[in-house]
Amino acid sequence: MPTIDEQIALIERGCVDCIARDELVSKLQRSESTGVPLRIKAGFDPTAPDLHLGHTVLLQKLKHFQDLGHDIYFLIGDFTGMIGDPTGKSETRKALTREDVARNAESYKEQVFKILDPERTRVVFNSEWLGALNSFDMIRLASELTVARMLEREDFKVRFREGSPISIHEFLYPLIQGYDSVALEADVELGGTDQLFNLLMGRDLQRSRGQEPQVVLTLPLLEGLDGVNKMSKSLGNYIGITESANDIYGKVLSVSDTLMFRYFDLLSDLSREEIASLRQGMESGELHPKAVKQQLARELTARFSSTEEAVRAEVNFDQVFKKGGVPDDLPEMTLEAGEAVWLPQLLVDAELVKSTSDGRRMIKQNAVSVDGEKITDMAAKIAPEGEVLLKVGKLRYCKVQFAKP
RNA sequence: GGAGGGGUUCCCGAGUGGUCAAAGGGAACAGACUGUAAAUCUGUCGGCAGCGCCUUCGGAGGUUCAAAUCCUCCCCCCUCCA
Repeated sequence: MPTIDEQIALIERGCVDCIARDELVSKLQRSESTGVPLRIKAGFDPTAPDLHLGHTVLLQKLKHFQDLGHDIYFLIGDFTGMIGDPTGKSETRKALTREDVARNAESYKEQVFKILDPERTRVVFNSEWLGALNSFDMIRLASELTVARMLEREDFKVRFREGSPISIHEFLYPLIQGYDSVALEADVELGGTDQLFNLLMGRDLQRSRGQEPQVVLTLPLLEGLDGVNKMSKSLGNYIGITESANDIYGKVLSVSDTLMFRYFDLLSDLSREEIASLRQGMESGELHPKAVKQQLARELTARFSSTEEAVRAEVNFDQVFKKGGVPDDLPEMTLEAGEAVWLPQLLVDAELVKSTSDGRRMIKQNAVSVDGEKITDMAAKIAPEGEVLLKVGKLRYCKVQFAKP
């Protein structure tokens, strides 16, 4: 068993905030002497569970706690999901049915256990205790804090100042999330830096209810592929952990050089020293940036598939982009053979462009090829026989088979 | 409850009767250059078998030869006062 200092070092690595470090120390000490594991809480959205690299920053940290013998409470916010997290973009969320939630939860487990140990992970739903609160309880809860306190939250402050709408129910969100900590008697809660306010709310409520307040740890938000916004499903700038090896590899390699080191810092298992030496090597010109990026791509691809698949993805990548070849897993589709097809229409049918106008534009811009031949004639027709390889731009491929009707 | 301001194409944002499929910026996409990096340059960016037609400016009606622009009703947002 590592010493408390070593444990703290592991836990703090990569964290942005660690609220009440000395409380963490005493919790760890107590756990060690009593043999009672700490209760570590982290909350997740109940919606479509496509976990991406951004989530793994947090999951890896949970794994650290797990490795130190503590229990993870993987909380699925099926109740809070109905409110909709007011953090960031507010999009109205459609209510999820019980079945949806159950299905999503299964899918979560499948993905999460790629990183966490199922034995030491408890999946819990906050509807379990929140659904039991009545209006009276809710109002009592609401009485425990003030509007001024709410407006301390950056997000609310800004929106209030700008005159953007803030719904009353949004104030309930942090409150309820905090109540989750009370219900779970959490010792530690983890979240992204944008969650700081919500996490601290848990401390407040625990204290006002006579519990020992939880320690709050925040982790950096991972930027998405655009390098600006945080990685998220809705922005489409993510790398999902269930994506194919080819996709993960390709996406990592298309990341900018600056972002690459951010990913190294937050995602790689390499030590700080190793990362620093890579950076140095690159700056001195000894290492080609692409080679460094390839190393990262290999590591991350292998983490979610296997070393062999990562190697294969690298070979495939070079084949496609260096030699202008074709990926080994290109999408296929079968269409019924009829009359000769107008190319823009065929591109629409193959879902490579969204309209024939779009298809015409692509042809005009010299972006379309059929069986490797650039097509420049917008009126081109394709004979509907055998197999045709369509390509739009660098990334969009489709192999179309024509079937006799 | 009262007074005022506002809702424009993915986003921000111009546009107050025809010259508006709607300025400008951002994002995105394509091409060149590369390392599928960055930066840069060029082009595209509602739909249609395209020099024309069709559908868009919160919603529904109306005025007009002509409406994003004017009128009526409705929905939504914001500010101030109470």
